[in-house]
Amino acid sequence: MIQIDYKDSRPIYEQIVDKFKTLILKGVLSTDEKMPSVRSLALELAINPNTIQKAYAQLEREGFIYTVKGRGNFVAEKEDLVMEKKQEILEQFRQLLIAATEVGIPKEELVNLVSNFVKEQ
Amino acid sequence: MIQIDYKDSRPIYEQIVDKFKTLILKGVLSTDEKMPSVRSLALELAINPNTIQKAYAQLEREGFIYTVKGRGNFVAEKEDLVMEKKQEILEQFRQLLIAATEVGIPKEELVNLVSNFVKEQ
DNA sequence: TATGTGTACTATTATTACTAATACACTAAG
DNA sequence: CTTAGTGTATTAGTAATAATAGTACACATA
Repeated sequence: MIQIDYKDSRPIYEQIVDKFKTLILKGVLSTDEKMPSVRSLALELAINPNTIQKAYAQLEREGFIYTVKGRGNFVAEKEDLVMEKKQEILEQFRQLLIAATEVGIPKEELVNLVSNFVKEQ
Repeated sequence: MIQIDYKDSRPIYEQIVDKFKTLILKGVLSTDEKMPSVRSLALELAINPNTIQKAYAQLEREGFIYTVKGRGNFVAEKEDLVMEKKQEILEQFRQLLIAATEVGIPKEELVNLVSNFVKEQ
């Protein structure tokens, strides 16, 4: 299911993270499906379990999977993922609005920018 | 004018960059004023000229100073700095708007967010 | 042409990131 | 309550990167 490319300069754990993100977003892995265990995947890829652990920890931080101690890792709901992403973007939006007024970009300009963008779409 | 804090864990060049940013933004150093030469400041701080060079290169990249080969480094115009910052923010704003629609945040929500923000200020 | 300036290249050192080895802790099933 | 399967924490070794320094080059101007 997962393969490491040693010609790829990116760290192993990062490759694993990206592969699983794709599998989850494409729906190849479905909600609540069990992920391969840390040990079994480590064995399969002939690498250390801690490297898998690092990848899974990141996937969990980013909301792609959830962990149940002693039971395993499972695919999270796509809906939750999208919600989380939305929250992130809205927060960035707020931060940027604050930064914009701090440098003295007039409010009208911001309003115009958004409404123009909306019209274009 | 500039002092290195060896208890500070940040790299030397970064400390120098930040000190000069503050001095420039506060107006202690005024437009077109000559910066200390790479060598003289290196001598004063008892560090390698290349470390100063690295700091100056970054200040130039960020628009705080401009360089004339063989003559020295000089303080840039504050106005230019603000303009540049504005451009950056507007670009981020555009990127964020695109990202927002990609995750399916409705346009109305974006418009509301901005107009509410404008009212609050 | 001499002196002061920035710059490029290389080497060394320090710091951080990555991976691995090992031991611990939780869960469920027999 | 023991065993097999699971995630987790701690530590150590190695690899990669960032920071700094040494040195030599190139440009500007008096």
